[in-house]
Formats: sequence, structure tokens, C-alpha cells
Amino acid sequence: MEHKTISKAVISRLPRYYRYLGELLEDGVERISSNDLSLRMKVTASQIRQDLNNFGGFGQQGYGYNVKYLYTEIAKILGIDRQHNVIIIGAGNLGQAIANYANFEKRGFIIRGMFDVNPQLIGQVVRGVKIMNLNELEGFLKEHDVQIAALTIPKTEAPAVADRLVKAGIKAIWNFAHTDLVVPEDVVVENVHLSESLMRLSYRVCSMQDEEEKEKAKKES
Amino acid sequence: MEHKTISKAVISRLPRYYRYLGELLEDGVERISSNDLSLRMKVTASQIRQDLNNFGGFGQQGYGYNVKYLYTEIAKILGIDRQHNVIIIGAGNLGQAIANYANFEKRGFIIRGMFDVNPQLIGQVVRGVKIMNLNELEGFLKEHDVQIAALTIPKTEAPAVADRLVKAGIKAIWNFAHTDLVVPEDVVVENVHLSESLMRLSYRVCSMQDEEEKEKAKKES
DNA sequence: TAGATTGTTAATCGATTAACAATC
DNA sequence: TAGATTGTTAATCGATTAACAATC
Repeated sequence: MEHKTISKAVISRLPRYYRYLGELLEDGVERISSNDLSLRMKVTASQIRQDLNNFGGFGQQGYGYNVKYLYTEIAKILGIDRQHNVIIIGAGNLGQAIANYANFEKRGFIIRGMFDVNPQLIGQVVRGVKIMNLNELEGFLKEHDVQIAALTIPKTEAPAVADRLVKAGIKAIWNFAHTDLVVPEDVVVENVHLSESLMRLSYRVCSMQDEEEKEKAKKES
Repeated sequence: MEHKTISKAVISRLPRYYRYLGELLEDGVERISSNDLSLRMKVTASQIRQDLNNFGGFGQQGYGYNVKYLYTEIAKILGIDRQHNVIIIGAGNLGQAIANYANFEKRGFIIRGMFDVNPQLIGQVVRGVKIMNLNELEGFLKEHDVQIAALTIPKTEAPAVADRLVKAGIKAIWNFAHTDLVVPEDVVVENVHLSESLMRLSYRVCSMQDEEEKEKAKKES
């Protein structure tokens, strides 16, 4: 497949298409037009067609898109038809929340190990996965072929652990630590900065309140 | 303050500026130019100046920006100088992870209650917050002035609970459920779709691998 | 064949970057 | 005053939307 560089915005939207198509599939819908999908998803039909055409012509004129076919094609594009081996660094609540999320396995993400420094956690088993001592990390990665590491540890520890992960051959870091990681260019970092998300929420709540107060003031005058 | 509609892209970047300024402050840096900050953050100096000027002139020609002043001004813009009362719906691992994140309180987000349907969890205390039965939700919200609800429950339950929250006067939902919520236009929803984040990671890992294989093939030919 | 809907080109819109006059 | 750096306008770039010919 010709993978020219597809814009980040397009990639961002693919998982959402995938989710809606999965729901349509569950509802037994066989085909859908870009227009019908656009109404459900509240995006323009034009954007849907443009986005999909980055990867090929999945539709048929006069018919629309076959839901099941498009669903599996997007899975291929996203690489969730393959298996990914994952480890989780940090077995606190967040790490365990990830480990317990059943759908990850369904999408091909298999959790091979969890690591922590807390002696209270080491040895415990979460969803069939044993929590190991962080100092066993390098040994474990020598024995097992793991590409992805989820990093759910405090930001103070994150850069050092990220370095160790990269040295041990990890190719992607799913970073929940509240800091930016510096890694070689062939290593992928996907950030989930929850505190930033919360601040955006805060901004929007406050500006909503401000607006409403303004409206109110207008009415009163 | 004149809050014209600021673009979403700008708002998205503010928390990151805030984080870097906080680090500079900790390091005892008094002032910084847009250029120096741009080098640290790997964005253009032009963008920093444009972004900040949406909210007012915080800098000084020939001097740059006063770190402490800019830090507190961004806090004001984001609304994290005020207090927000928060409840958490869903006291599983993810809900508890949020409850345990100490910095949230530092940013003015005070957790007033947690709710769940699991009898094993109800009655437990997490970081001084009692887990209540979800059927006590409406009563609780009548007694307490809460604006924000974090929703860490399965997607099947999310829409119904979101409706209840809106009816009970909640003004913002921090949505971790893997579904889009439909709410009135004066209610804010900030989505954290972890599965979508993981799929983006998957895409990037795979296309990185593809690239490397192509490079390799090229060398061999 | 007629109707529907895609794939794709062209037009518009918005966001980013560059440039520079204003000013500390 | 000279140097530095902002605030802001203008230029560029990229992403979204509109339009329509191609075609099922």
C-alpha cells in the first residue's frame, strides 16, 4: 500500500470512523453513504470521502460503502488487525485500569508484563499478568519481543525509564506521565496528558459561564 | 476580559505552555523570550507570540515575558485559579486513579464525591472521599454545588448516566467512556478516548515499521 | 436508462509562519 | 542611544468544504 505521509488530522479521525462503523455493524447495517454517516457523526460528508480516499477507494458510486468491508479496511490501516505485545510500567491504579480494559486484547494489544518498584505490588497478578520488579525490565525484554510500553509512572521517573525502554529496544511509548519525553526519531511517543485535558475542560466551563453571565446582563439592561 | 472565540488549537496549547512555565518557575528562571521558549518546546516563536496575544500583551519589548506573571495569567485564562467541585462516576481503577492524582487539587479541582453501583466498592474511602451508591446521585447534587463530573464507567451505561447528570445540573462532563455523549449545548463534554489514542499509536508504530522495511529493501537493491 | 453516490478537482477558509515596525 | 524582543500585519501553507464529472 502506498503510504504517503497522511496528515495527522486524518489519522486522528480514523479511530472514530472505526468506532461508528463497529456500531453500525452491530446494528446489522450493511451499507452506508458518506452522507448518512456524516449525519450520525456530525462531520461533513465531504470530509469522510476525502479522508477515506487517502487510503484508497473503498466505496462504490451509487451504492455507498459496505460497512463490514470498510470496517476491516480501517482496521488494517490502523494496524489493529495485527498483534502488538505490550508491557505496562507502573502498576498503580492507572496501570491496572489499562490492564483490565478487556477490549484492548480484542484490538490485538496483548499485555505481556507489568512492572513496578512498589514491593506491595510486586508479585500480584492483574488479569493473569504478574507484576514484576522494575529491575527485571531489561532481562524480560531480552526474552520477549515487545514493541509497545505504556508508561503510567510519576513524571519525575518517566524520562529515565523511557531511556531504559528505548535502550532495550521498545519501539513505541504510550505516555501517561505529565512530561514530554525525548526519544530517537524512530521511536513513537503517543501522549495522554490527562491534566491538560482537564485544563481544557476548565477553560471551556469558565468561558461558558462567562458567556451566560453576559447574556443575562444583556437581558437585564 | 474580551473573550472572543479563540480557536480550539490555541486553547489546546495553553496547558502545555503552562506546564513549561511551571518548570521554568521551579528552576528559578525569571524571564524568557518567545525564542528561548520556542527552542525548549519545539514550536515556533511566532506561534507562541500569536497564541498569547489572543488574550492580551503579556510581554515587554526588549525584555521578553516575566515567567511568574505569565504563569499566573495563563492560570487565570484556563480558569484553574478558581475552585471547581468535581464528582467521579465510576469508582473502578480509572476513577480511583483520578481521585488519587494529587495535583488535581493543586489546580483547584476538588473531589466532592465518588459513585458506583458495585456493592463491593460502595462505602470504601478513597483519598478521604467516600464511594456512594449511584442511586444517591440526585440527592447528593441537590445538597452540593458541583459543576464537573468525571465519567469512568462502561460505554453501555454512559449515555443514561450523562442524561441524569445533565438533569441534575452538571455543567461539564469529563468523559472516559468509549462513546460520544449527546448533551444540551450549554453543557461541556471533554472526551478522553483512550482506545482511540492507542489506535493512533498503533498506526504510527506500523507505518514506522513499514518505512524501515522500505529503507532496508532499498539498501539491499 | 435514471438515480444515487462516489472519487476528485477547485474554491474557501483557517491556522501557521515570516517579517518588521513599535517600543521597552 | 543601541540592542533586543514584542505585538501585529502580511504571506504562506494546509485543511476543510463545495462542486461536479465519472460511474455503479
